[in-house]
This record gives sequence, C-alpha cells and structure tokens, in this order.
Amino acid sequence: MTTQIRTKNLSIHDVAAEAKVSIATVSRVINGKDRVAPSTRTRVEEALKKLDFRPNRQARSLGLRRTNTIGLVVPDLLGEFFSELMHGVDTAARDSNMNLMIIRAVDSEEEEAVCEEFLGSGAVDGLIFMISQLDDKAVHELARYKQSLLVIDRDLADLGIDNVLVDNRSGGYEATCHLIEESKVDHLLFIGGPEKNIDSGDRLLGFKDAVRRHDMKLEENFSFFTDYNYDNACAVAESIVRRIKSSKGRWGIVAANDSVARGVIDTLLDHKISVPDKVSVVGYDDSQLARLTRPTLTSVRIPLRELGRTALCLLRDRINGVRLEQSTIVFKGRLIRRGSSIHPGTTPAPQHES
Amino acid sequence: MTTQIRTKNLSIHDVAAEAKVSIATVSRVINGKDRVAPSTRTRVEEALKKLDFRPNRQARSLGLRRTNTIGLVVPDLLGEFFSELMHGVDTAARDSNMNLMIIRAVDSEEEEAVCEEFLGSGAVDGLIFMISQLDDKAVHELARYKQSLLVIDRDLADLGIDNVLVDNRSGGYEATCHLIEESKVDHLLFIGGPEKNIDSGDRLLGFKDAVRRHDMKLEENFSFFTDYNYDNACAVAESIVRRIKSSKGRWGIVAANDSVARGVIDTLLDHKISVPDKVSVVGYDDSQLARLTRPTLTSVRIPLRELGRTALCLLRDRINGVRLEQSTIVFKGRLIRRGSSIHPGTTPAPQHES
DNA sequence: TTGAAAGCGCTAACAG
DNA sequence: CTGTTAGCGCTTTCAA
Repeated sequence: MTTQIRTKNLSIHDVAAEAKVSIATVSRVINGKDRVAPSTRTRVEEALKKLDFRPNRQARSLGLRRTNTIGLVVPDLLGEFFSELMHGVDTAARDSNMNLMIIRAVDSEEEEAVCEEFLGSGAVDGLIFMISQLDDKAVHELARYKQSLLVIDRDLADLGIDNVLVDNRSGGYEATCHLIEESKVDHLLFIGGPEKNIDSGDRLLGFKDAVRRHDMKLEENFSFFTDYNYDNACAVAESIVRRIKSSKGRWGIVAANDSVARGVIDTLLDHKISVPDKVSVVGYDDSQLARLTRPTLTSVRIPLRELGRTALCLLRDRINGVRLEQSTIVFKGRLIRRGSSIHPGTTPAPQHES
Repeated sequence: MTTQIRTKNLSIHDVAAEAKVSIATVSRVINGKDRVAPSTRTRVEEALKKLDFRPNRQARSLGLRRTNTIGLVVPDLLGEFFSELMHGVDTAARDSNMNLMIIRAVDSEEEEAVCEEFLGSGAVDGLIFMISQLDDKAVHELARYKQSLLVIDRDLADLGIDNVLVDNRSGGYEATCHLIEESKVDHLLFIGGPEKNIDSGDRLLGFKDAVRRHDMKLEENFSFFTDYNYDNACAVAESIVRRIKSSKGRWGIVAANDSVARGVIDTLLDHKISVPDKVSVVGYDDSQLARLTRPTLTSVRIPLRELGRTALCLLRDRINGVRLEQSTIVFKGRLIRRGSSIHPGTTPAPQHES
C-alpha cells in the first residue's frame, strides 16, 4: 500500500499571503462570525475566490472538536425499510448541513464496538441506531454516550438515551379493527414475524386488544410466526388452507409485513380462495409491494421518513446542547385501505370459490 | 447553537505519561509499523488498555492527509437499485477498513459541488458516483480529480477516470433473443425508460441487434418511452391493448425495468390478455418485484453488489497508488427466466382469451 | 530503540 | 478591526 502523494494543498496561509492579511483574518471571513472591515473582507474574499480555496475539514474538526457528521448504524443496507429511514435522516442532515456516515453493525457486539470506535475517536458527533440489537449489558455500557446517541424503535428512556419509536400496538389494533368493523370477518389470524421480535409482539398485543374490544374470541391456534419473508409465509399459509376452506364465514389475517401478506395471499389464491372476499388480509409497512401487486394490499404505513427526519433533528439538538433532557417521540402508523381487504371502497368481487 | 463542552478527552500524551515513554513511542505501537522494544511495547499496550484509549481520527487524518473514508454520491437513497449497489460498496469498504459517507446530489451542479467540497477539503479520500448526471462541462472540470474518482454506469475512460459499467446492450440483446428463440414470439415491442436515458437506449440497441440477427423486422411503432414507473407503464400498455388483441400470433415485450414490466402485465391482464401465452414480457433489474409477484417476472439481473464491490476496490487501489492507469470493468447482466415469458421451464397455461 | 520537536491546517484567546 | 500565538492530537523526521 503506497502512500499517495497529494498535490500540494493550499492552506489558509496562502490565502492570507494573497490578501496580505493574517491567517486569523482569513479564518474570520471564512467563518463569517467575527467582524471584519468591509474592505479587508472584500480583499480576502477575492483571494479566496482567486485561489479557489477550501478549508481543510480535518483541521477544522480538530480545532472545533466537532465533525459535523453523524453516523447511521444499520444492521443492513438492503430493503425499503432502511432506505426510507435513511432517506428521512439524510434529508434532515442535508437541511442541517451535516454529513452522514453509514455504519453497518450486525449484532450487539458490533454495535457496541461501533459506538466506542466512532464516538470514542471523535469520528462523528453522534450516532443514530436504527433498530438496535444491543443487549442489556451493552446498552448500559453505552449509557455514558447518551448525549450523542439516538435509538430508533427501542425505548431506552430509562437510560437517558433519546429515542424515536413506532407504536406497533396501536398499528396492530387498527389493522385488526379494520378487519372486524369494515371487512366484517368472522375469524381472525395473526401471522407475525420471529417469535421474539418485539415489533411483531406489540402488533400481536394490538391484535388481541381489538379482538377483546369487539367481544370476539380468539380462535384456537390463531397466531403464527415467520421469518418475515415470503416463502416462509407461503408455508404457513399452506398449513391453514384446509381450515379456511372447510369453514363458514369470512376470515381476516393480520400479517407481520407486506412480504408475509403477499406470500399468504398468493398461496390462498393458488388454492382458489378468494381475497378479499373469503379472506381479507392486512399487511404492514406499506411497501412498494403493497402498491404494485394485485390485489393491492391494505397495509399499515409507518411514516419512516418522518421518523428519520425526527431522529436526526433530535440528535442534532441534543448534541448542540439545545436540549439537555432525554426525549422520546412516538409515531403512529396509518392504515392504507386497498384491495386485499373489504372496506367501503371495495367493489365486492364475485365469489369464485370452487 | 451552543457549543458543546466535551468531557475532556484522553490524548496520546496521557498514554505516554502512564507508560512513561514519549508520545512518539506510543504512536509507534499504535500503528505497529515501526520497531519498538518488546518490553516497552508491552508497557504501552497495557497503558492503552488501562486507559481505554482511542486515537483521535481528525488528528490522525490531518497528519496523514488521509481520512480512510470514501464518499458515495447518489441521486437518491430510495429503491432497491441503490440499496444493492450500496450494499456491495459497503461490504468491500468494511473488508478494507474504510468508512463510507453518503452524499446525495441530485443534478450535475450538485455533483460538481460535492466533488469540489469533499475532495477539495480532504473530507474523503475518494468519491464513487453512482449513476452520474454530470454534464460534459462538469465532467471535464472534474478530470483533475481523476485519481480519486470512480464513476459507475458511465464511460469516462477518455478522461482517465475509472469506471465500472453495465453492458446494457448485451442485456437488451439477451432479453430479446430469449423472447424470439424461446418464447417464439411473432411481434416485438420495446418499452423503455426516458427517451434520452442512456441505459435504456443501449438496451434498445441490443433489442434491435437481436431483431436484425434473427431476420425479423421491426414493427411499425415498436418502441415507447416511459418514466421508468408503474403508472406510466400502465398508460403505455393501455395504448397498445387493442393492437395486441386484434393481432395474430404471440407478442414479446422488453420492458425498461421491472416496474414497467409489472405495469404492462397488470394492464394486459386487466384486459384479459394472457401473460405469458399471448404476450411474453421481460423486465430488467430482477428486483424484488420480479420474484414476489404473479406471474413471476423474467428479468435481466444486473450483479449490482458485485458492481459495488468492484467499484470500491478499484477506487481504493487507485487512491493507494497500487494502480496508476485508468481502468474500466464491464459487467454483463444475466437473464433470469420466470413465469412472464414462455421458455423450456414454463408449463403452457390454457389460453383464455375472450 | 527512543525522544524532541516540527509540522498537518485551522480556531480562538489575547493583545494591540 | 487585525495580528500573534498557543493549541487541537497525531505522525514523522532527525538525533541521540
């Protein structure tokens, strides 16, 4: 690895020489804060322009103890979910003139290391964790960085860490109420994500809230777990086809996310079970899949971009000392009604069950 | 904006004091390059551990004139396309111990500014442009940064700038040949992206190559432009429904990307035109949409992650002076056969045209 | 093998 | 209003 020889860079000294002032003055006009006589200012500005000077970031950061960049810690770069979230964060960062660093960390250990490394070395001013897998021990370890940390989708208020949350319980509740009240289903099923996934668990709570609220009773064997993915969902759906076919009345299924919903729907359709007539399905996340497939998918939309924006703004303010105490903001999902469930806008399709 | 008071950070001096050596020695053991007596080394290492010391990045960068981070310039963070590409770049970056900065730039002007700002200020060691909209003027302007620039999907070899390309022409050719040879279509249509889009244009060239090669002749009005999106594609498809319905024989459609293909297919199905029997459709990009919708979509897969990896490695080597001359790597797409086109694996479905 | 000291390029007191 | 100067924290000659 040869070290590169950079073309000799300009420094503030060159500008100072050109404008016949001291470097302090140059610094002043660059930063625009201190007062400089109009005439000298002009001279410096001309020199700046003439030399096409651009102050060195590292040097500035070193002096200011501030990098103006924040790190985005994600377990994965793939998927609409992160794209949307990142987009939101990026938009806000751009508005605030901050830079974003992407940092992938796949487990608690890596996340902790990232924290130490990036915050400890002053590489970034703050870190946003999207969906953190941090275990409890690590979390406590990191509480000392609380002034420069923000965690999305995990409540760490106790530790004084800022967070931006999603109300999954109310989302699950909404989805289920919709199936009961509008789709008028008689039976309800919940096909969740991994068994221990908190998001999925909260949605299930909401599901149960709704069932209870409407004085329905839970089916036997009403909930299933998946890996949040299509194929897995198809398998689960396969296992309930017979139950549905041999039943009377309508069914409603609340799915962990849109891929799962899709898998369920495709499987049902393969078995000539009509969606939404025999079975109404609600997905979660309102992803592209929900809009671009047939039947279009009723889904709970999480305002991910807003979440991202908010996360950045919150962190920025905390870092800047604009706000000193911990703060938590909770976002609610919104149900987007589409073709996979019966509702006031659905044209009831002919039942073509065999 | 209050300036934050950081808890006083450790510096190399503290470690030096602790280990009773000079800061130079500490620096040496941290970097592991120079030789240090085993006993002192141990002492320093202990001090390092005891204090849990982490060298300041800005200071190091300032001295080394090297940040170890590279910037990823994208027009947009949304969409599978960029996710996949970024994922590839990130994987390679991680393997090379480099950090990634996300930089959004929406047009030529912004891209140019980014270049000046990030490269000029030494904020990053290099920049990867993904799909650059740089106009010719800007491109020439930036040629002076060629040692630290890599552009994906745009041939800038003339200027000495590294690039990683996708062979869209061969992709279009493959897709079209597939329709002709395997799906045995009689008529061919090309539904491209925006009229001036080069990728789309190249695919069209490949399309024509294939038509010529098979001694077919181009239909009248065989090519259409879209905005690369679903709704737009639906509109275009609407406009050709009648032509298809009133025709004899099979049709083959090469679409600009999967969303377009999807729009076309859904529209055709709405009009009870069978896909793939009456019309075989091939998409482009092999996105999630292609796999998770019915009929599944035959599509040209671009090895985006590989592209990303390669881009980073190339740039890294150029920056490190491992390689001095310009270099270009071209990737080819691969056709993934699925349900939207007839091929050896398709079970011919019953024709249910009205 | 180790240390002293001179930067790297910029900011910010402190004087004037 | 402007200049001098002392850092910021690390790397790297150059001597010892």
